[in-house]
Amino acid sequence: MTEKLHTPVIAWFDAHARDLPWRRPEAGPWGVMVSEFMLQQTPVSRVLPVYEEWLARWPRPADLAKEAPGEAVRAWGRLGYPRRALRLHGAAVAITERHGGDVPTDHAQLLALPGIGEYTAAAVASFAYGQRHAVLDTNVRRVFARAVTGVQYPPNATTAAERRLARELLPADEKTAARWAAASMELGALVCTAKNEGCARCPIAAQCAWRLAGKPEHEGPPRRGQTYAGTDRQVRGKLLAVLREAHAPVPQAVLDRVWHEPVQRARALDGLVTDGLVEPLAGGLYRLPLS
DNA sequence: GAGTCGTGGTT
DNA sequence: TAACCAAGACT
Repeated sequence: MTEKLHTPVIAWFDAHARDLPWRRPEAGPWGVMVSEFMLQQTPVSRVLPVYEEWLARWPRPADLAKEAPGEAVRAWGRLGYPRRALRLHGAAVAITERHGGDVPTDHAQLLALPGIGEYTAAAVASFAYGQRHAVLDTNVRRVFARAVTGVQYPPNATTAAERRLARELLPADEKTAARWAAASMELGALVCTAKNEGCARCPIAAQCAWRLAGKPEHEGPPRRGQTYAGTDRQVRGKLLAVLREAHAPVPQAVLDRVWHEPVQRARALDGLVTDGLVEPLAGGLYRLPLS
């Protein structure tokens, strides 16, 4: 059963994989790790220019570790979820202190780094070091949901059943497993997308349980929509945008202009300080964190 | 386990 | 146009 998936998907990957900079040999484990942080909830097209900038500026973990965390936040630009920049900086510090400046090869040691969870630990171990891990991201989950389980979409949160399935489908051979991880993810990213699934281009359309069932529509509760306008997140984004552009401490009065409602504005700024994304100074001044 | 956390392109 | 979506992590 499983070989009927592995072989065509990997062959398709060999023919259609995108030439992404973090897939080139010269990227190395650090390049893979940086890309994985940036790609969390963020499209490839927006990551590409920032990735190139980061790797040119900080080619090794120790280079980033020497910087102020605020510089990482500034260089993050408008990628979104700027706590990732802080965590990546923290991971670089930990790698420099605990692992001699080299991205660890061990899954448990990767998982212990800030900003690295179940997915990213498996992804770095697999993509950078060729190890055998179930790499279960939103693309792979969708491919499995359709091809194997026969439903349009996976559950909102990753389930034990999905993890078990991913382990069962993992090729025994280490190199093949790593190839399969990248290939199944790419298939979900390019062909078996959330909307407009491209069955005509799919290498496993003939075996796809969902297609064979007549592509039944998703049942159950609507898949959570995330509103943004008017939320604290939007206010945080506006505040941080001002601080990213500034190269000197910013007075409170300048920050006050980004949002009219004072209670929400104060709550958002306080949250940024709590998260370590903003450093308050004496005299009502604010800046990106120096330490 | 449900909420929170950015941003911009696509439909 | 409002909603959906994009290689999740953390509390």
